[in-house]
Amino acid sequence: MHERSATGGADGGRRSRGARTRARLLQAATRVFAERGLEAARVDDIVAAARTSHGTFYLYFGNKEELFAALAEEVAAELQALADDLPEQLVEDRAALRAWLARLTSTYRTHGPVLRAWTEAEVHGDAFGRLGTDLHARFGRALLRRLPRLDGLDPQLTAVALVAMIERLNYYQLAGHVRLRRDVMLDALTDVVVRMLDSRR
Amino acid sequence: MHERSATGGADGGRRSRGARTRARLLQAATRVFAERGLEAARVDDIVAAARTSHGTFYLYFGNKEELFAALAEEVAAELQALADDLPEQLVEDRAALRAWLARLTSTYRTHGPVLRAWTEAEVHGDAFGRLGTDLHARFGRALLRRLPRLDGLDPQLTAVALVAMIERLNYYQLAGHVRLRRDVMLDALTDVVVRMLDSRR
Amino acid sequence: MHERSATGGADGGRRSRGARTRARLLQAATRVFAERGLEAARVDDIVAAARTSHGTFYLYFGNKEELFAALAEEVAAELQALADDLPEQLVEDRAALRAWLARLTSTYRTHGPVLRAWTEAEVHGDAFGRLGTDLHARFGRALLRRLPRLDGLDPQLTAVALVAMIERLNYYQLAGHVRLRRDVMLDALTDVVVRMLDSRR
Amino acid sequence: MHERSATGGADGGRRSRGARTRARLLQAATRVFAERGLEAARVDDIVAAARTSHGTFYLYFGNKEELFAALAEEVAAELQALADDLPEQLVEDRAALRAWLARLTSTYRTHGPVLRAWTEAEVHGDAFGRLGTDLHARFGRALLRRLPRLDGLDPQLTAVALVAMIERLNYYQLAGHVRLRRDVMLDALTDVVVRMLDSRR
DNA sequence: GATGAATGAGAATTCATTCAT
DNA sequence: GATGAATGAATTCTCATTCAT
Repeated sequence: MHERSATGGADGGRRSRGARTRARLLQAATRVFAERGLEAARVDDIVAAARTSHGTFYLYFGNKEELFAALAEEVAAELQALADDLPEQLVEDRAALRAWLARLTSTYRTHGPVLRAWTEAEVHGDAFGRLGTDLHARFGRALLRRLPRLDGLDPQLTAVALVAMIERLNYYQLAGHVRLRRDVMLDALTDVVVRMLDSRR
Repeated sequence: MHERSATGGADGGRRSRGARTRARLLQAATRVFAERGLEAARVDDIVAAARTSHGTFYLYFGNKEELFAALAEEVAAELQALADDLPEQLVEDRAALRAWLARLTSTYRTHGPVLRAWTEAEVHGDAFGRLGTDLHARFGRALLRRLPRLDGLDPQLTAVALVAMIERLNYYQLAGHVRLRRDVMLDALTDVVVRMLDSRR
Repeated sequence: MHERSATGGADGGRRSRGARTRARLLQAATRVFAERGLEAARVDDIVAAARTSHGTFYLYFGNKEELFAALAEEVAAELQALADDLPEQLVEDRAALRAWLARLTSTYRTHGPVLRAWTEAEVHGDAFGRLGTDLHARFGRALLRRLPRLDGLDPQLTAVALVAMIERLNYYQLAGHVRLRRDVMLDALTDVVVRMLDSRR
Repeated sequence: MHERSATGGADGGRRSRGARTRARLLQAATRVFAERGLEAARVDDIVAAARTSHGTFYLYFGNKEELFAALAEEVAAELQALADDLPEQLVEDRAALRAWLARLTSTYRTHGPVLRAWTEAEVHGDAFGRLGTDLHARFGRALLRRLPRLDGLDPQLTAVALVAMIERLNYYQLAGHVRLRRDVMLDALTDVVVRMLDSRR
């Protein structure tokens, strides 16, 4: 099917008409998912937002889920790259840890609508649920590998707990449940992670 | 409307016919929500599971959401009581903290299906979203009040982060994303909380 | 079935319990028909207004229509008696004509709710439609018999037209489409009828 | 929404597919309302009569009432134009009056089904009730303006009474309560109106 | 006589998806 | 490539009527 990049917009209208239509649909869907949520979003809303027609929608995507998959996979790729880039030294290099958390936060902010919709899918327990679980696991494993010897702490659970905390805090921020200044949150989060992992204290 | 108690289950069939039917619907809905999720659950599924009719359903609940509200409010009450019972001394009295975490975990396990559906509603951003946010805030405030002086840690964020961690970990356990033995998880979680809050170290 | 008078209330509680319940249902139905209309009135509304139960309703009436029939027949009887009492001399005895019109107006006012519901049934074209048409015809024939020789006017149509006018004007008054003082309306209506029929002018 | 003209019928199939479908629905609804009445008519009946589907119905109309509104407004426009065209000289120019009554009768005949349904709506007291009352008032005012000085007759009531008579007589004819030859009815009606208004007699 | 819980056949409405143009 | 009218299965909700107590 149509697998050209849908959002890499730097080719200023050079893409074929089809590619542009597809991209317009993806962008529109992002907006609609953000406003209505995944389940409540109607194909009708999406094609209206994209100023195109039902027929066109099905020209590019087999159904709503398939469109969402295209969106989600982009974000997943970004998050996986992020997981792999977790600094080797978490405690020793606070600056690197903070920078990494900043990247993560940016990603959450940029892809907020998709991530929120994803959380919804996750609850439904379908394909995206699994994708989400995999991502979590990947984050957990990346963290686990960098974890210093922790006197008495179960490393697996610690990793999971940290991921949960980081991920949820970003999610709350995204959903508007908490409203913290970006730098305050980053400082504090860095503190918390370091505090938990620094066995020298 | 018919608002008799639906769960006071210890009266073995003594309740009036109506009360029993209502309770049957609540139980059936719990099962269906667990299996299908809140959004995907059909009134049809619920009445089939309760071995009753559509008409009867609407005799007791205005719609699916209202039924879920009845379910959710029970759980909310329990969780709020729990928030209020958080031990005064978190670091000094490990045993009390662990016991409290155990209670929380039990609640999560007992009301798993409802909580999972709740998370779903939360994403949709409707009334339960707010109820959930309130609950979170309550947990956060309770924790904040018990927090020892933390050298350099932002207390508010620490509280939120801890709640996020505890809550999510329980949720993961519930959703099957992680599978940890109950006592291992409790020990580890206690460790993590104490470690974060213990300023004597 | 139960054919005792339902509204002749002067026997102060002497009626059997059943008769009282039946009367309560009839009164309640009158109120509900007035508020909601015939079609929109629910058995539920009626039994609520009568402070009784669904089961009881069907103890006394086979269905909603049957109850309405009981109500309508009382009014029909009154209107038929009225038709038969039309004064012999319409033009010569203005006072008698005015008195008769006053009786008709009173009847409309007293049985307003039922008559309004009746008009509704009439449109639906069911049994009451026929009953209503019969009544109209009876009024028309009564009028026709008293009509003086009218130079050049078709007597049948004149009678029908007069009935239509009288009936409609009362209906408008009832429905609130026009709001005229009772005596003004009676005087004017008397004038109009006399003017139309007085061939001496 | 789809608001293209639905009745401009002289373009024999030139209209777009949508416009034709919409027109088919309107025609079908007219038939169904005539047969079953407004309240009893089912969307199902209408789409069956129009040989289309439920989905299509809701593509063009929000619901049954909205469809009826479209129908009723056409007729209302015609009746309002008629009210405005009432001849200036009612008594002096019998021929003009008769012609006007003929037009009114034709309108009633042409739009019979809609008018009958309208009467039903009027009883229910909803939006069409008001529209109908307005129309009546308009007829009344038009008549009032043309009314000659009437020795002793209340002009307002006379106008209302005449409108009631004319309107009802046409309605009876339509509903089949009376069955008069068209020219006989027109002659008689003209006679009655002139007789009532002619002060020279 | 009276009750009110239970029923289930309908009715309205929505929305993903198809397909002729 | 694009369109948008048409579809109909799926779903929610209502309400007259029955019936066990």
